[in-house]
Amino acid sequence: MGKNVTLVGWYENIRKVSKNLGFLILRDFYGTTQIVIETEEMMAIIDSVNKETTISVTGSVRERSSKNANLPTGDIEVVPEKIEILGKCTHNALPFEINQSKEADEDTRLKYRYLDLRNPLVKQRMVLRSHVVADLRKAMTDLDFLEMTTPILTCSSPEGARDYLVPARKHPGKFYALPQAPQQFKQLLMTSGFDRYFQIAPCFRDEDARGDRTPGEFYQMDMEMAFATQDDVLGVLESVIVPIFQKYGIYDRVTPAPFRRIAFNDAMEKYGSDKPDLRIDLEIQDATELLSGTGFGPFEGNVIKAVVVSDFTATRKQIDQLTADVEVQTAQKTFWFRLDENGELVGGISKFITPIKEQVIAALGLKPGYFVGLAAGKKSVAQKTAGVLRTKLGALCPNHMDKEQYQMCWIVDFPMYEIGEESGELEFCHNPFSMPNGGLEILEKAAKGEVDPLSITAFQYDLVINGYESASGAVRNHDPEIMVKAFQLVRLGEEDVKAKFPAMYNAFTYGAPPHAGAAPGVDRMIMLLTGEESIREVITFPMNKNAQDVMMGAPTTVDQKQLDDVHILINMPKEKE
RNA sequence: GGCCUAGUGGCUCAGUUGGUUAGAGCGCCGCCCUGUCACGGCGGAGGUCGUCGGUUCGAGUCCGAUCUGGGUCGCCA
Repeated sequence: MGKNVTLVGWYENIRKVSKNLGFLILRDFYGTTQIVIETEEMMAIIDSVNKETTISVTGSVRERSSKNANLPTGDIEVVPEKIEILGKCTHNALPFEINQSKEADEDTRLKYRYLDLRNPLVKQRMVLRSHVVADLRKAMTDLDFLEMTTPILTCSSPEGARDYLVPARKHPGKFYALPQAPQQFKQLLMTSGFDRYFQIAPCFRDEDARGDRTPGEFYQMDMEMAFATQDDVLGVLESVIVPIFQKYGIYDRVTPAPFRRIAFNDAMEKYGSDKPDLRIDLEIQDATELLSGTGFGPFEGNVIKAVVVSDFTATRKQIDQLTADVEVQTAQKTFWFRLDENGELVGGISKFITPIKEQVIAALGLKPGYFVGLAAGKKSVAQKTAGVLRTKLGALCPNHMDKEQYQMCWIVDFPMYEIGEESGELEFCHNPFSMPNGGLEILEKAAKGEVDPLSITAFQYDLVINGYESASGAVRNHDPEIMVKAFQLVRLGEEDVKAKFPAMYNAFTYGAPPHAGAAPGVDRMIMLLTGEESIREVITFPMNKNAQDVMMGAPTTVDQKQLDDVHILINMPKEKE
């Protein structure tokens, strides 16, 4: 108070009390300050511009005669001697009100994202993101990891997602691709002897969006360690991630390290998902043997999975909604029955269950007031459907979901191979870079038919937080011999490995260290920390669902000259009939 | 590409069984108000109801098609 100051910022609002008394709210990055307009001269300046104009106010700081305890600056106000217009807002109607922008239509918000970001609530996410990224860097650097950048213009990779392609001007007909992840480069850095690498890395994948998945590009905290085991990597990530969640998360409770490790097969069996939300205390039980003989058509010849819910109070209407929701998501019907307060089997398919009532009650451990949700189909279908049922039941029953916490776990021992749905033949389940558990020996046994290749697991792991896949990693296969063997099981050979990953294959023949790494997704981490359900809330300038930047207008057509430069001829899709 | 959902003044939304001139709050414009703080009071402007077609005496409302946004499955670490 008493000081002479100059404040600059945006003219957010004015509360006019008379011709020559008004209270102007000046907003800058840090907050708001009340400016008292006490003269007609000052009022005239303000009246000449629209709200959201940037102004400079020079004057003295004065104690308010009526204070506002709810505001950080509520005790003071600035009495202007000079007001200067810095940048006019020429629109007297904004596309939305700044402080209510989160309620506005998302398309409009994205089109005027620079205005949306003026909203303190929106801006706050970006501030938090910056702090989290800074802490991630500090934590990794303190652990002697080196931050290193890798190329953005690189080779198209044959595995995984669709690539973004960049035509090569100097090489007609050839293309660069934007990296889906720095995977191969970081492994090459390991062979060069950089034994602890990390990078806040942009990753590009041309696949469709989801609420928790941006189209096009996203960031990962990519890391890799040489001469390291799975335990080393999990330990590093636990030590880095727990403090971040404790410091920045909206929930106080964070799973302490070390996190539970759940084998992939167990996760599918108990939770029907490889990213279980452990805040839900429900588990899936197998009911195949118990219920296959009930004569209920959909059960016949199928695997049957049950989700038993104690103290179930939802209404019939909610149950119908639940099964409808599950069906939308999984394209599978689900079934149910209840044991009512009198110990009678009621609802759903109860009449099929009644003949073996006592058996079912004993096997599933039912008591009055219990609900049983059921899914049937081929094993993996029944598991996944029951998994969705479990998740929806958790959301429906607050007594089975302790929501206000971060529940972390590792999913480990992913299968190395699977039977491809289209090909019907053996394929890599995830990426082919992972080290099989059992090494060369187990692969050779599988090749001889002594071991079922589907039973081979990889040293591959996912970090799951509250049902979101939050990191993914593996102990890499650094041995060319094992690599070739792994490819042979899917009917490929040394030539294929060389053709697909020439640099890595060659590099590994010059003495490669065993190495392992992982990559937590930065955007999803911020989502979890802030409780946002749309990933677009944690990105400065997000694209919409259809991978368009409606603010910049990307993607656009380009000049013929530009196309000629890069030897591109446009072949437009045919118009629909 | 499939399914679900939404589209009504600048923004958020209401609009009953098809019925006269499509409403509200916020914002905007004008006037009033000497301590407001989501300031208040009075008045006003602003809408081809996403688009096209159909049914009907009559369509924001019913039917068909289509466009756009969001969610989800496919896809994707």
